[in-house]
Amino acid sequence: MELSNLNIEKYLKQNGIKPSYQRIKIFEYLVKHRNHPTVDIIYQELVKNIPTLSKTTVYNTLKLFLEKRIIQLIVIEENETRYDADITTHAHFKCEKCGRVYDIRVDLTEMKIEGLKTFQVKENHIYFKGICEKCLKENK
Amino acid sequence: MELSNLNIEKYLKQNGIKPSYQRIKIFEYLVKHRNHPTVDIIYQELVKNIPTLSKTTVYNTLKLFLEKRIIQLIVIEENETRYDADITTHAHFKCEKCGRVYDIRVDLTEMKIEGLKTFQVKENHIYFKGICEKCLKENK
DNA sequence: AATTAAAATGTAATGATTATAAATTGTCAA
DNA sequence: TTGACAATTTATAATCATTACATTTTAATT
Ligand SMILES: [Mn+2]
Ligand SMILES: [Mn+2]
Ligand SMILES: [Zn+2]
Ligand SMILES: [Zn+2]
Repeated sequence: MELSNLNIEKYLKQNGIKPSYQRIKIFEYLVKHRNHPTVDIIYQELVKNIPTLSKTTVYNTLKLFLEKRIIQLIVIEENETRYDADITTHAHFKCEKCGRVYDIRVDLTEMKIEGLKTFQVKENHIYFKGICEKCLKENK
Repeated sequence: MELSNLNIEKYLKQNGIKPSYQRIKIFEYLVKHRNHPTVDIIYQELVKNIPTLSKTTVYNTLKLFLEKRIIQLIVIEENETRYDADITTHAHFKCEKCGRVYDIRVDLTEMKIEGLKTFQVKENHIYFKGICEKCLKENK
């Protein structure tokens, strides 16, 4: 199922999450923007339309989504936790100029790693840092 | 030059770092243990022999080492920053049972990533999570 | 409508990191 | 050798993201 045309209420239910108004809006934000936001970004954007929203609710909800495995955590910088509703295997690129986090499609099937044979791998994470195309063009 | 048989004082000087007693001991800790420690681990271990050591010094020193690019930052969990004196390209595996962070040798040369062509990549980071061999054996 | 459980909220506490200022140490010319 | 200056270390306070806790609100059930 594509994230973009998803019945969010149904999707939350399917994953054992009661679809409250706040939960729907938070998940909807992740799906619609796909910008790998921090808690603060989500809160600042949603509180415009939900004035009673509490940042604690955003924290609680994201923690619940993580437990139910419908989002993933992205940690690139220390003290900057981001969230992603795309739970397929993909890498990220963070631009050190503009701060944007891009999705990067990688093929991991070919990557056989000798040193991991005896380990039980549950998650893999790949990310890059540098300067994005947009910023490279602007600084010319 | 192998990290293991390194003249630390010389190495720091070569990289534009005045080799104070604290700086030597902190770098020596990283090289000798290769355990990807947190600031707190470094501090707790060294303060045994350097009772006057301040945690601020550990923070300041690691920041300096990072600026001079003789160590790298490892961020796997949120709110758990680790440090590594091995600055060659390699991946990490963190065991969710015992918490150890292992070095994993990967060959990145074969990994050509379509989506990065137009970006200027300065750093790449790969890490895995799961259960390590040692813990798998113990829980049988 | 009353009861109960679940969810959201507001506020306080925690803990890692950073900022700041004072103390200590190292350098070097007089 | 001493005194002055700079670099480094230290102690303490401030910051900020996250978590804990208690209260209020909302939803579900009888
Ligand atoms: Mn993504
Ligand atoms: Mn390593
Ligand atoms: Zn950019
Ligand atoms: Zn283990």
